[in-house]
Amino acid sequence: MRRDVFQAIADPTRREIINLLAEKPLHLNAIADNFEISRPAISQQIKILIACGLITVKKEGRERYCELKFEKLNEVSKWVEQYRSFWTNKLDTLDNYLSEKTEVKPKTNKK
Amino acid sequence: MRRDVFQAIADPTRREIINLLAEKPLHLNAIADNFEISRPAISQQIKILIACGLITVKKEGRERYCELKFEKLNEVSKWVEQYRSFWTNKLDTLDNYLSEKTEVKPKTNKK
DNA sequence: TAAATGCGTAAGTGTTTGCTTACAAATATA
DNA sequence: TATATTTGTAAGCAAACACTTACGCATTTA
Repeated sequence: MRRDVFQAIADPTRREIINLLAEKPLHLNAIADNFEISRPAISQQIKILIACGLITVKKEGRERYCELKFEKLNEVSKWVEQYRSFWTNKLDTLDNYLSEKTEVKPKTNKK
Repeated sequence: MRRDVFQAIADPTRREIINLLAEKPLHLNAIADNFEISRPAISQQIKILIACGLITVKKEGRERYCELKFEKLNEVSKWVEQYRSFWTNKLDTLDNYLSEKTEVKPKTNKK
């Protein structure tokens, strides 16, 4: 059974879970509340995200808090960004890219 | 049948095909030469990459040249980069990221 | 202590995936 | 024209996937 980040983010439900956890850690039922599918279904998706290292779990009483490991997404980022020069050079969207990035990472020109 | 970029890049073979085509366009047999699996298997993978817009095909005689549409990867980039600030701020791997990027895109500080 | 809550997992199911071999169509070459 | 080359696709198959219901185990609450 393959368990890498690329396979993990291929599923829309799992990407949505990631999106939820990006805001703040949530326990399993709180996550499941956002979906139509059953609680065990979410539990299984969480299991996959844990297996590939995208989230970790903290036990608190009977609740399990899921926390996103953002840095695991770096694997995807590194893979996709190696091709960036090609499409930015070709389409001249470099400016858009830089201005977009500035929003999230203002320290582009570090001293 | 879902055909989005995330699902397309989930498969290692398809990522390898993308990697090959990043260097230069290739016709189908030339691609297949790089893999152990059969030619029809590659043909089917190519079909998926076409369906989601990651490659286009140019007919030349009896050969079909596959060309990578780099910019389609922007969908993945946009999704993953929205979370970058979280992991860079947290782990202070910004420097690594920037030096890595410099390798592939030397014109970061365009005049 | 009994009931409720939060969760994991087993078992079952229909669908999708990724491959194979076999075949056919289009184009190039002898 | 006969043959070789490049490719697409159909059919079949085993494995993986994404869900469901059912159940059991901790933990908390009444």
